[in-house]
Amino acid sequence: MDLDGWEGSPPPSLANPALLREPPATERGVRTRASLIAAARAVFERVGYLDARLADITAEAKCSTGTFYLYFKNKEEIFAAVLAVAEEEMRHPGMGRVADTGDPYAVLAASNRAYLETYRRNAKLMALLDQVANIDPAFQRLRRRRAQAFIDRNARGIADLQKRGLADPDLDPELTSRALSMMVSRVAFSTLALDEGGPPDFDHLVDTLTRIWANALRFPDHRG
Amino acid sequence: MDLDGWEGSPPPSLANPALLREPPATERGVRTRASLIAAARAVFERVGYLDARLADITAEAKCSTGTFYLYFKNKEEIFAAVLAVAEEEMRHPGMGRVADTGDPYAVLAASNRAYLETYRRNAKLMALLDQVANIDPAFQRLRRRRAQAFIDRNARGIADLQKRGLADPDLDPELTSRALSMMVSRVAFSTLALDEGGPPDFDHLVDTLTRIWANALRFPDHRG
Amino acid sequence: MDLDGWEGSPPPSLANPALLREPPATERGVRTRASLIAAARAVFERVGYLDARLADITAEAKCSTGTFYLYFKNKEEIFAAVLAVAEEEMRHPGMGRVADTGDPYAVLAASNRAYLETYRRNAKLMALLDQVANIDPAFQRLRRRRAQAFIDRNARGIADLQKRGLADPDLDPELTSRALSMMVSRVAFSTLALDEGGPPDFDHLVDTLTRIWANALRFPDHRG
Amino acid sequence: MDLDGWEGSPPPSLANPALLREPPATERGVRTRASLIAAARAVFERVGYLDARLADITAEAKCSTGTFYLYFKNKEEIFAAVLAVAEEEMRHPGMGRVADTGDPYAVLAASNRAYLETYRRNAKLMALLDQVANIDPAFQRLRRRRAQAFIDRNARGIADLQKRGLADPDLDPELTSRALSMMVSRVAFSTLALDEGGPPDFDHLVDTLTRIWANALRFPDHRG
DNA sequence: CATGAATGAGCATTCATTCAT
DNA sequence: TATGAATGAATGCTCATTCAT
Repeated sequence: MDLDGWEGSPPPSLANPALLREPPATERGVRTRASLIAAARAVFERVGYLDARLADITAEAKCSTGTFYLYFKNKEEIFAAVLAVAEEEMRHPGMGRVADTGDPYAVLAASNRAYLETYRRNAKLMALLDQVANIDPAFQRLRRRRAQAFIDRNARGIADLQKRGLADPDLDPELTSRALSMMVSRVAFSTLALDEGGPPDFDHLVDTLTRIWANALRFPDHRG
Repeated sequence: MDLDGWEGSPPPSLANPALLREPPATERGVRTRASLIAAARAVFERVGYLDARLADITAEAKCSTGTFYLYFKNKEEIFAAVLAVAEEEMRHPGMGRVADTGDPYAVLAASNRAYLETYRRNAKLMALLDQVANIDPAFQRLRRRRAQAFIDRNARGIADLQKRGLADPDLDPELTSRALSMMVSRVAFSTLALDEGGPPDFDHLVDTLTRIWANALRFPDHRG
Repeated sequence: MDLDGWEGSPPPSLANPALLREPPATERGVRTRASLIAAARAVFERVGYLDARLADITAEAKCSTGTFYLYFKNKEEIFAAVLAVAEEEMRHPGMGRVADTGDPYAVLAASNRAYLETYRRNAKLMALLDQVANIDPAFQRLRRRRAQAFIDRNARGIADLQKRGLADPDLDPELTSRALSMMVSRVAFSTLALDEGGPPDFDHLVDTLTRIWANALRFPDHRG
Repeated sequence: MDLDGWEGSPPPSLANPALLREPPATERGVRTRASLIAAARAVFERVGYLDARLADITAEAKCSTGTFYLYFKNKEEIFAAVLAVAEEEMRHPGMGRVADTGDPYAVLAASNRAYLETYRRNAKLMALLDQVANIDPAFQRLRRRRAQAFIDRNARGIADLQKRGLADPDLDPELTSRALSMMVSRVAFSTLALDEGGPPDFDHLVDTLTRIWANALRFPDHRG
């Protein structure tokens, strides 16, 4: 069971529209496009999606208004590009599958840790994504689809544990997966993305969420 | 333990600004103000907060632009008024305390049911509130404060159960409360507020969430 | 020669329109009207003519919007009423003619002093009048006519002195009168109406202006 | 002694804000900005500052609303720009120092003439400036500062003449300068800027004002 | 590729004035 | 007389988008 397809992460389908434009032909074009995306991310994280003006982005990227439209159709599209780039970056850092050691609790703990670490590293962007999904139906659908895939995967994991007698058989795997997955992503959002009340004790966060998952599924006692 | 101070509900402090304007002196004024609030709620629920134009609201209320400003300063203020009225309405319908029968599971089930029913009855508004809290810092702070009060209450309930040997003593009450409370409100949001995939099996929803809570806290087995 | 018809003072013709409405029939009406005028003057002096809202005035007068229109057609009209009342008040305090002692210098000094004292007592209103005359053509014409009457009177005084060999015969009486009259009213405005640089030495002001007048007309030396 | 820093002329400090926006990058931009300023001046002179709508200005300049905001923040700023351009124009036409021939009367006459000629050439604008200074505190301060500089210069001239035994030693140089300077600017305003009673005899105006100055200061007789 | 000037629809807001009670 | 709710025309300003250079 893994959590690395977190709720709200941009599905390829959203990133694609941005990729439809064939990539810039020249080296210079590639650089300009990249600088626009970097600028957009900076601006979005600074002032939020709604308050970001295209002019802010081009100013940050030190290019003219017209140039923006050479690479993107509008704010929505460049936001999708920002997400695509971020997703790319997130994939690399050993986001590989957590080794399945046979100990469900250990697997759960590892995947929760992996998810929360990724979340923490991209907290600003996560908050942003949350905001945009609430605003733009396209991103909402997107996030929904992606989250669903994630929930489905976890639901299958739960069903498997139930079959093996390792999880409470009375729980509806799909709904339980949804509930617990949302719990994790929501707590991540509230403790890691919103800067309020200083940074939490990260290990404690991972431990508690993992224990709640384990308890909720009625894992056989793993203590003592 | 109860859930009736759901995440995101408007704290009095937000409603107040709207109330600061002294209420209309005449009967007619009271009617007009009420019709504006009703119109605003309808428009907000129809097109969302961001896309709602003041002109839409006054058109819906069949009054002129100027009249709007007689009662509200701007969209934010009338939204606060909408929330205040809704809150008022929500308080009445037997939102009274769930009788504490001594059976923690029954109490939990009852309070979850009460919360989810209220949520369902005001699903559109809840979605709206979620959207606005993501947009307007004032409402975000508001929701945060209110949610925190709710989480605190539940945290105390958890600590109490732990003391009585009825809940897993290894859980951090505060963080656990936060996680499980968010789980409920988030699942409520996703299944009841967003119209996707038809209406869920409501009882099943209540049962599953309650069981997850109970399991997570390691309630003594209440079955059989 | 006297200066008591100062530049910019409202000619009766302007005050009249306000008087055209026959005065309130009841005692209560008279009081209401008076309170509106007092309120208007206070508001005008506080925020200026342009920034004064009718709502400010009715609020200050503690009456409703509708009541205003019972007594005045608009802001212009109530301003005229304010001027009329002020003029009334100014007339009383011994604004009587300066006794002509035969000594032109003494007469000049006395009339300058009288003018400047009146100005000082009503400095705020004077600044106001200046502002309004610059804005509203009706008041501009008004002020012009009044100032002209004043200038004419002084011009006749100058011509008379010339005839008696007491003033520089080469000066154009009309233009000289205009220049010196404006000088006085302008210095009064800048030193008494605009609160800048603290209150001036009033006697010094009177003396200097009088001496300039006397010198300009080449009065026979009155010193030693 | 010269008068070429007339009361109300815009100090650089006011013109600056308008100049802060970096000048247009292209030739075309420069032309558009200039046409807006010209249009603004025309509209201001036609209908006055208060009644000028930004729409009037853009219509006159044959450009869109948006274009206006490309170059100016609001009406106040474009008015400052109008003044700055006008000031620029005024500086050129031989506004050079009046040659000091050693004859104070001649110097006085020449500087009065220069001042009044400039005033006459820009009469409409002068009236405008007067109106705006009465309305907008920023311009009022501006005018005050500029006028004070002018008054100070003349005060020094007067003190100098007194020292040389050429002017009435009993006069307060500062106050006398203020009074006589205001006299000139005020007469200029009333005879040259306000279109009333046809154009005056310009030479006569210069002569009379100069003679009043000379008399007031008790210049040694220059006649005969 | 890059520029930046030009566009103009779109919206919030103010406030003098009217009028039914 | 007094009230105060209702009106709506008028206007400033923003900002995504286009296009000539």
